[in-house]
Amino acid sequence: MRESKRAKLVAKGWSVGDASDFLGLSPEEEAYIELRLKLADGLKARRQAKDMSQVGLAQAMKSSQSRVAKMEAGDPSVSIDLLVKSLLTLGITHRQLAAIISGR
Amino acid sequence: MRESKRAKLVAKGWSVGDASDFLGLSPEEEAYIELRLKLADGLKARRQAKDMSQVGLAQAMKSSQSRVAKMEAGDPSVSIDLLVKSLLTLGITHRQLAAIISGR
DNA sequence: TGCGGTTATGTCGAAAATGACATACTCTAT
DNA sequence: ATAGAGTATGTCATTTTCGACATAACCGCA
Repeated sequence: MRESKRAKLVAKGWSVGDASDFLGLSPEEEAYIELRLKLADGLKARRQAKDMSQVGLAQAMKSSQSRVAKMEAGDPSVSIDLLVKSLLTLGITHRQLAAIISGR
Repeated sequence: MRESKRAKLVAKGWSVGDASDFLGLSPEEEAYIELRLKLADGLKARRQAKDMSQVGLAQAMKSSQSRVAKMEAGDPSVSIDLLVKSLLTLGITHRQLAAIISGR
């Protein structure tokens, strides 16, 4: 992960754990945040590939446009649960989900 | 998924959505629940492979034994978020996580 | 048999995530 | 330059998930 991107994340509201100083994340913390980014990016890509608006996706999964925006932005207030549900709503398979997670 | 297993899930507290009658889950619902099962099973397998008790894992991730038990049981009260965090605590890589998700 | 280590289940107050709403921003086309 | 569609951001009341605790059940083994 590039340092600039990480800094942006922290600035956006990510608070690092106790045992980590400024921008020093533990391996698990980093893996967790990276995973969320992958899912967020995968979601945005897949939605756009389907020519769907955030409003459209929000309706399909009974959420709201603002939630979808936050999902795709990697906002700390959205859970992996919701990201996965979104992807499943878009018709993704387990195999495709795995590809999003392992790929970069 | 075997019907007996699905029935067990529903009995354990899974409530199917509105548009589905008795044991008739939508594709997304089914994929979502199956995913959780894969993660739950993967977690249990990996913890046991490390000769770790539920108490040990709970301490490692600052949770509680009862939560770990629920995670591995696929209890509806645990999120995919927590399952993933557990796996990451056990030192799993993104690639290995992907394998758990796509494999069966 | 009863004991230790382990896992399962139920409950609860606290904390986090949710949908909804309001509103601001960014384009593109006219 | 204005309109309109799409996207971003902040807030809030409700719902969901959380760790913690109590307690029961399971399982070798002395």
